[in-house]
Amino acid sequence: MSRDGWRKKASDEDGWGGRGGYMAAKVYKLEEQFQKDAPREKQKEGMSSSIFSGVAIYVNGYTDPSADELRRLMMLHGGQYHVYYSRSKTTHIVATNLPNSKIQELRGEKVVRPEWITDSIKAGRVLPYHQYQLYAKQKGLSFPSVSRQNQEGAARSTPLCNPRPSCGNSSTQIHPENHGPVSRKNKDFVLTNGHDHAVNGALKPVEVSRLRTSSPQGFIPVQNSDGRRRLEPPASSSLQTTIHSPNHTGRIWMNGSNHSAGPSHNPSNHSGKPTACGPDAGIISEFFTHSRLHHISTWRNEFSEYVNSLQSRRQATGGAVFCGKDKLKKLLASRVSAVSSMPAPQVRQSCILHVDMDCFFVSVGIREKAHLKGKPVAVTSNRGPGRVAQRPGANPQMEFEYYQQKRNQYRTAKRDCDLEMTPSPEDIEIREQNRRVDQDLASLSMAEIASCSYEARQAGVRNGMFFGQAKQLCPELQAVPYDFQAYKEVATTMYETLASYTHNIEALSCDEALVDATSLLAELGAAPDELASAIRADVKEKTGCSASVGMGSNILLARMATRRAKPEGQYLLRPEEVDDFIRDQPVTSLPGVGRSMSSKLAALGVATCGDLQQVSMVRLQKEFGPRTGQTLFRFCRGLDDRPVRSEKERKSVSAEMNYNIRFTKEAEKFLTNLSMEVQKRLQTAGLKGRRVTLKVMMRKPGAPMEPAKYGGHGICDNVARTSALAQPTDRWEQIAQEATKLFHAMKLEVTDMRGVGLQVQQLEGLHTTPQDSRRHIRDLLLARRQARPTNPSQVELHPLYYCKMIQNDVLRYESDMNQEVLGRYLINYVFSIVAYCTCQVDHSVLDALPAELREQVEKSWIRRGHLPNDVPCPSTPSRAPSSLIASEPQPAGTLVLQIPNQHGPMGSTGIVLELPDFSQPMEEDILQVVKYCTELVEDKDLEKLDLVIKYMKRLMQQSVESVWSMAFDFILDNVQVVVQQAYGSTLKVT
DNA sequence: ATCCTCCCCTAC
DNA sequence: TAAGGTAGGGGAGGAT
Repeated sequence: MSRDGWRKKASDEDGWGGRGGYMAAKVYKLEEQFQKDAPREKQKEGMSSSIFSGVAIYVNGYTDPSADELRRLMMLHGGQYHVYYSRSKTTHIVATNLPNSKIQELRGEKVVRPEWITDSIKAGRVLPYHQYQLYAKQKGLSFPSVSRQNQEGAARSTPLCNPRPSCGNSSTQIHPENHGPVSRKNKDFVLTNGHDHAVNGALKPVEVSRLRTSSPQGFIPVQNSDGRRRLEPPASSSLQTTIHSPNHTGRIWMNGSNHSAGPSHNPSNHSGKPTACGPDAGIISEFFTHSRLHHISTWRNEFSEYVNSLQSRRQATGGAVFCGKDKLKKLLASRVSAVSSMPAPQVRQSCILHVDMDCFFVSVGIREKAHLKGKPVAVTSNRGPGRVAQRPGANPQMEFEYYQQKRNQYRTAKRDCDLEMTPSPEDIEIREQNRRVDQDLASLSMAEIASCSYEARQAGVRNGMFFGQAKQLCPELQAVPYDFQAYKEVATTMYETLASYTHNIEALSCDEALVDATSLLAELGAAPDELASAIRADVKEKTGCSASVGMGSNILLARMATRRAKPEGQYLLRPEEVDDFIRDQPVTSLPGVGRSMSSKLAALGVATCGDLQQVSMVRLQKEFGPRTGQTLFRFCRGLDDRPVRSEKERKSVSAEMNYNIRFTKEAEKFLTNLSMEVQKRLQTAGLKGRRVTLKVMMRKPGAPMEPAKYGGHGICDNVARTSALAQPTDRWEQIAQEATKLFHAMKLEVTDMRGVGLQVQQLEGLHTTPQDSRRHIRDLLLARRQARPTNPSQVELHPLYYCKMIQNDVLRYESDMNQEVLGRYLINYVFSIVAYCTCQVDHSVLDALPAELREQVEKSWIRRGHLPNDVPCPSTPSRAPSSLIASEPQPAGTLVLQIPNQHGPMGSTGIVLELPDFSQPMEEDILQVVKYCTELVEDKDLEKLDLVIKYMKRLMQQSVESVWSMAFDFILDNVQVVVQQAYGSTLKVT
């Protein structure tokens, strides 16, 4: 049916299979032709660029402009055109109308509309592709945004809260009661046709405070007894209601670790009374309360959630108030009337703002300390003179040398950082050089500087530096203590300020955010600088702290512009400046280029982006891998098509502590307490996970017993182990049990432990979403497959359910053979399931099958009974044979099913059913249905489509399992998109 | 090839 | 004293 390149490549009997064969030669030839033609085209045209350098497109199907024209455009502008799709080489697929059935073949690929190319050329640079995506995020199941709203609205038991940004002096706040856990989002599936602007919603602001700051996540500003403001979480949340803390009458911390609530916090929720809140429970929370890194991470999460909630709220309520925007609009209007001429509407190109607070912790810390302004200041936990007593057992020199060597590992020939390594003469020299300074350093404070003022930076002080060392560089350096609550308040205000302009925000950290201002500027007819000024003035006024803003046509450029903007400034990096600007930038200024990569690059003689531009893509990919290589290639030219992501999905939840870990034997207890911490975080996020990873830092053999830094972990090796759970959990008991098992399996010397971490992955939401449902089913199947004595009633629902569907379907098979696809899907599914459950298959399942099928199954059992066990089925069934359907010539894991009275392509041969890969059975089968429906639309057979939809609706929505209802929603939404495209309106489903 | 798993690296 | 957390991206290499 389809003759597309990737389809061809996907199957094997089509001439693509033989690599290096005819097709390969042809592809090569075509590419060569393209490269040859390109310069000629460029010359002919006279107007060209290289904006598409690093971009290779493949055009699928009919497009406007035509594939030929797109090919010509790519030639003119430095890109590549692939006549055949190559998963590894093609960077973008261009299509106007993509059948949904292809979604599954396009995982992770960028599929864009042709306007991406034409608009980019108009703009003179590559625009972010996300606005042109045919479907956003083609990974896995994709859901139209509309459907998400519906699902979320329906699934939510509590009303959605309305986060109104604080505007001017009047503060608004969320009803505490309304604050439920922000439910987990489905994967993005947004038909991103530019940015839609929300209409004003009829939401009633709730006045709860006169204070300037309201807060995300329902934190309420309250007055402390000492008169200081702080943020408190709301009184109720379904997840936290059982956390009792005597220190807080009736109030529950959203994030206990954020606050010095004392050791009494007990995360054991519905799991009964605490059994393990021994001394290290206190140690853990004590540590987290004081850890800046912990806070930074937590806040990043919270602000991401806040931005997520802006999205879902707008969707749920249909509108939002943008008072910052309105204010700016008025300002601009007065400006325009004064000049009495509208600014000429220009071609809009995308504009990203990177908003970054200036030395955040410091500026918050000295807001009310006038005497420290303009002075070298550092935020650190150390407040003393910067000297400490030398501790016994430590060998700082050894440590410093080790780290230095590690840093240089690529500069010299690559070698192992072995502690026992014989030092080379060069090393000895370095050692001599360092001896004196090391001895000094050892007696200096090793408290890290979290943030330092620009005055301190001038003296050479840097973030992350030890305080003692910094004090030597800059004796007048003033230490300022942490004030985590204040940071959070300021950050909250910053986010609310941004949200008062637009919701196209991506949270990068507590003090840093991206704003996609493209549509906002277009709407206001404003220049980027005007918006940046307004935002900066707002932030400064509301927080007393300054922010800098970098602007550029993509994220990369915006971030680089910020470096020039700082401090307390703004900078718009114009497209025409990019080349000159970026050439001299150090490679370390590129995102993703850190210590390791920069030293690797240094070994290649690359220090600046200009240097990096001289390295070929092939070389970079060889050196750094395909993905990283390409990214480097593009970044050093200022090219970046990452979208501003307003919605992010969390993939893991973890807690670790690599400080002050010294055990004698109580390691298990610590694991238990850490599990409780993880439980708390999981529950706060409303997530459960099915994989647990234990990470332990062990003192490296030969390293000093006592590290140079007090409480530090010193030189360590990492050890980690992961294990899968039978079902997802958010309970500390299970996490602890698993962690303890892993821990014992590691057989570690407890006294050498220097750090412990617990991570939970493969998350799913508390309210199962459709994409999670496949895991849900998988759980049931795997549970059965492992032949644990599980409760059979748990499993029965699905086979029975499918049998019912099959029964209906087989009836239709007889009357309408074109329904075969749907039928195939259903049959495929039921047999897959029955095959896996077959060990203990219940007669009721069998009985529910249509007669012919049942007969066939039984026959096959008899035949199969003679075959050795070639179906994954650990338990020996007492009565049932090992597999469902026999087919001796088929490889294991393949079932052959004869469908009676079949016509058409598969009729006489039977249907080959592959046992689904359990990572994706649900997804693919549902996509099959979508595909089938799409074909009906393409065939203009709306009558049949209508019947099928209604049929499915009846079947799926009557199920007690909400999964099915949601599966139906998904199918419907996808179909509606196609119908909309084809007919300009949608199906009415009653 | 492609997927999965186990790391390392990076960023704040 | 000091509070070296946490999440995501992606490469390497093995399983399929």
